[in-house]
Amino acid sequence: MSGILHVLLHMAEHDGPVTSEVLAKAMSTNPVVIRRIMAGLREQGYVRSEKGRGGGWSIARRLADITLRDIYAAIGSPPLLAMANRSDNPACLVERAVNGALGKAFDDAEALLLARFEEVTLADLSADFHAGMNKAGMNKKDTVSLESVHGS
Amino acid sequence: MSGILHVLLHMAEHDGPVTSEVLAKAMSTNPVVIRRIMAGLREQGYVRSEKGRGGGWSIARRLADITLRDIYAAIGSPPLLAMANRSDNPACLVERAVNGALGKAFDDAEALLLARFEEVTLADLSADFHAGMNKAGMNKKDTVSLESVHGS
DNA sequence: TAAAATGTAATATGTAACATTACATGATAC
DNA sequence: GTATCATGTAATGTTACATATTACATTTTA
Repeated sequence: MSGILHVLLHMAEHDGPVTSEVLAKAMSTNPVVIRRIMAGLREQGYVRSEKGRGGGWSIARRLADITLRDIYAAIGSPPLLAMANRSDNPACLVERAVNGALGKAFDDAEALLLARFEEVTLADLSADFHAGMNKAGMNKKDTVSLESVHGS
Repeated sequence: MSGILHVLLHMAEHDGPVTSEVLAKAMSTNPVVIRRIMAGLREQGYVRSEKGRGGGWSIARRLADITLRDIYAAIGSPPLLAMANRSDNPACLVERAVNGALGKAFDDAEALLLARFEEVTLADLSADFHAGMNKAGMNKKDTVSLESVHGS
């Protein structure tokens, strides 16, 4: 997820489509991996792809209209918590007691995370980014190309 | 963690030491796995082991004096969240913005979980278990042996 | 038509969690 | 004192899963 947000923000900073190859270099992964992830986001309408020369990926909505929760859902709502609250043997009363206590705590933590995700849009992240850029003494002339930040 | 709590409660219900072999069957795993985990808990003083005939594992403290957080710490405080908030390239301002937003949410969720862990003792879980047993119409005569609940 | 890009299936690789084997050590019963 | 039962632990094997790669088809534009 962190990686996907990373890529999306880079796309937002870039005029025109960005190729899978360039995005892959920024995340130090393979272009095919990018295409697979983006294909899912495209189906939900968050990004768009263009083939052929001059093609690539671009964002299909306004940044303020995409929340972190949207992205989370778009990538299939993967598990947020590491310790699976397994209920191997629901007939075992000991296990039921354990599941009851842990389950509530885990559910609450998950709900907290999702609520936070809902509060934050890509526009917020973009604003944070630009604030950081000002703080670093850069201005708009300093091209924020993927290459300049992530190396060739 | 859920598995360890499971084993500890079973030990608590059992008079006298329980062997690794029996515990392993209850968790459908290998006795050596049990020994490795329990060895860690023993170093922290939560359980004790006895060798030789009639030996096995037993709980070394009162249940009310062991919180879920104690157990969590005793097993090495493994990661609670599934999505690692990776900071591959802290020089990248985009990544910093993403880490900032996600990191806060993750930290808060983690803190919530730990706080909950601290509130619950093994005695609480044991009480839940006995409550469930009453509800199921059992009484103390119904032996709560590992075998009866988990199969041979 | 050549080159550049995505689309996607099939396969490979890395790796972390878990399981197993094998053998050593200590404790108890007879 | 020896046979048996139990833990202690190192070394190794297995599985599952996420990620990466290859290969080739398709679409688009110059």
